[in-house]
Amino acid sequence: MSTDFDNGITDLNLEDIARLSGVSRSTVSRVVNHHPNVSEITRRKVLEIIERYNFKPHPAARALASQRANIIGILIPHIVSDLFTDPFFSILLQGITTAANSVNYSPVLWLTSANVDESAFYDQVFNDRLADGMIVASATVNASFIKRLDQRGKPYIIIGRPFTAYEQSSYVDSENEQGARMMVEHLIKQGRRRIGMITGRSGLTSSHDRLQGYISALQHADIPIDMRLITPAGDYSDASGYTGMKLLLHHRIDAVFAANDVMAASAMRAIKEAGLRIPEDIAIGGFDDMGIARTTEPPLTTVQQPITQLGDYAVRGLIDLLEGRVEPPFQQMLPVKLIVRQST
Amino acid sequence: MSTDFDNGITDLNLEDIARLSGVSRSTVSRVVNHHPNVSEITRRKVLEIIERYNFKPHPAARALASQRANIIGILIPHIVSDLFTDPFFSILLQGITTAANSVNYSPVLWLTSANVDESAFYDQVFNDRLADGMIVASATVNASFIKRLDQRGKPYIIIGRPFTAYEQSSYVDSENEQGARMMVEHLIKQGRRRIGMITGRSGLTSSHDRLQGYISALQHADIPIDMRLITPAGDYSDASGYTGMKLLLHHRIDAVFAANDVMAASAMRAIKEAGLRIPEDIAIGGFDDMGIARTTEPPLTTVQQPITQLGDYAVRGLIDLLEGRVEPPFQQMLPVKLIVRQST
DNA sequence: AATAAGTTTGGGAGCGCTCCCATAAATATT
DNA sequence: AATATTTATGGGAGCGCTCCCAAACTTATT
Repeated sequence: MSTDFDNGITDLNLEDIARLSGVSRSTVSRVVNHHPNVSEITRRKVLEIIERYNFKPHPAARALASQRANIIGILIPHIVSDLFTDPFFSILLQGITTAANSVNYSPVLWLTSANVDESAFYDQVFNDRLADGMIVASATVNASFIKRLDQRGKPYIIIGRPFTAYEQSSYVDSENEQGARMMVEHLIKQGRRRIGMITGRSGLTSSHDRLQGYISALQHADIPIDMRLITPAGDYSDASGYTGMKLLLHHRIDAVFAANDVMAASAMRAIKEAGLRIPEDIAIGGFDDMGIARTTEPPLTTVQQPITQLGDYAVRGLIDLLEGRVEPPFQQMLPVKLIVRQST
Repeated sequence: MSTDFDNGITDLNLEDIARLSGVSRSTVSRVVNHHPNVSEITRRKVLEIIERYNFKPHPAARALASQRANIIGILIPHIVSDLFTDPFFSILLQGITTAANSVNYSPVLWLTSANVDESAFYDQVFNDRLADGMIVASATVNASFIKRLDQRGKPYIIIGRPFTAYEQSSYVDSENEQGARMMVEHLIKQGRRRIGMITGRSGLTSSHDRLQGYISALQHADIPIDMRLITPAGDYSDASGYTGMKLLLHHRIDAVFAANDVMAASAMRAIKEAGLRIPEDIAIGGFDDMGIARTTEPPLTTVQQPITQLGDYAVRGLIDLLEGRVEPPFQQMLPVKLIVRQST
């Protein structure tokens, strides 16, 4: 028992606090865990000692006794480059960690790395006994992935609706299709007819859904789908937005919808380099509404997606699952919003 | 004890494995922890059972008994925007988590968030009892920060040499000053004389050191320092590189050194928009050598910094500290390398 | 006033490991 | 062959909590 109680954490335990406040270990435990049935006088007395010594219960002891570690795993099973070129994951990570902290959970991070054996990595992830539950960011997950997640026997939530078995799995996602449709409908309303699309990384439901929204908006407006106006190789990266736009410029288009803001910004560069004006010659819309959308020239019309909230809902949903307040599957779609700026 | 031992983790414990392999709990523990003094026959027998049932020791129990959780905290005390515009932190995070995984440590993440009370956040961080040690990414740390880190009573390593008290603190850092000097010397050798600099975020030793390298290279070449050629408000962001370059274009310069690649890339945009050629009219150098440096037009000459290794050394250093193999302060400077491409 | 019901408190057992010490078995030394 | 030394194994105690049950104390009910 350290005497240095002015600052830092001490190595006191429940028993010490109990002795110091003249009650039993059990009572201190009740106070710490906000259990009812502790008299107000006792509670205050104990709380005072706890505060004075800055006592925090030992997490490992608590985890062992309660079989709950208050730890959530965050798995970002994404290829490296995406993580770096698209701020989406950084913002998401921020949202998740903040939400976790606010409910006293610690987030442990799993990131794949290019030069590491993938199967060994996933063995590590799926055999992990530390985390009470898992948040899987990005739905490149397939059936066998979900199977292993299930076998782990602990709750999980996927950010982004998975393609397979999504009826049974828990996820939070943005209304990607609806957002894309809103954007393209907006372009149509502005009188645009030859509207191109720069797609996101294939294999992600977000890409799929945004493309779907684009298609359905055109169909509703009786504009025929021209496959040449849909770039095949977009992947949400800066580079793919630029080269995608270069390709689209070969066909005379009057508008383009990029599946995220990063690609929209680099597409704008390509448009300008071709000597065309935005929005006069080509209108352009993005998706995400991240910081970059406000600094482009002109500012970018985009679909606002609540990335931070995605993390927030994932954490809250996971903990509800963990504490048995809800039954899986937990599924939540978050609304998106069209933000009209000067690029359309 | 679950019978589902074909896949997933089971809820077996040491005692169960001991019974199944006909030895005692202690012996299994020795096998699991690679202790000597276990006969080869016994070891194999136990290992076979462990594998068959895919047994993993319960981390909380282990942590409680050994008082070591095998968890390291990663603190990124950075304002939000930086984290998103500069891939540096993403790459670093990747390096840290990969290194941690490889030595069976779990990284828990602490990220500050704009809309969260900062002092409450740091109270949480510094009172954390879970992590055995801490890696602090980015040296915006000041004396009081380091004091609280010390009071926590557990090892820590700072990534980036701190300004204050750096003689006593443990850190890993890149040779920023030397790298910057190499770059500017290279520009001088190419015959450039009016060399501008777009600085990094003030308050970071990396910015300070890179500026210092720029100054010392000029001084060694007897080129007077012109304060007008040093942008005051760079902060490593895309936007600040662009506006910084716009300012520098008012003075006739023949080269510019940007404190990171992100700013160099946006500075290149500004140069092109002004109708100037790279490198004929203005040569430009960056710092970091991230992916972007290879995709700019022309490809960017830059100083390669081993970001992933920074994380790697931090983890290894921290664990050496943790296991008492080295005494603090642990200090390590990593070499950088000039990569000449076509922008100079 | 006697009993019933509710509230507050304490103590034991147990979570699944590690680590120490004692003992048993194998090997070396005289 | 008897003893000393090394190597291998088992069991107890303990890490710091939670959770259950029993006991003590209050308050309500008749």
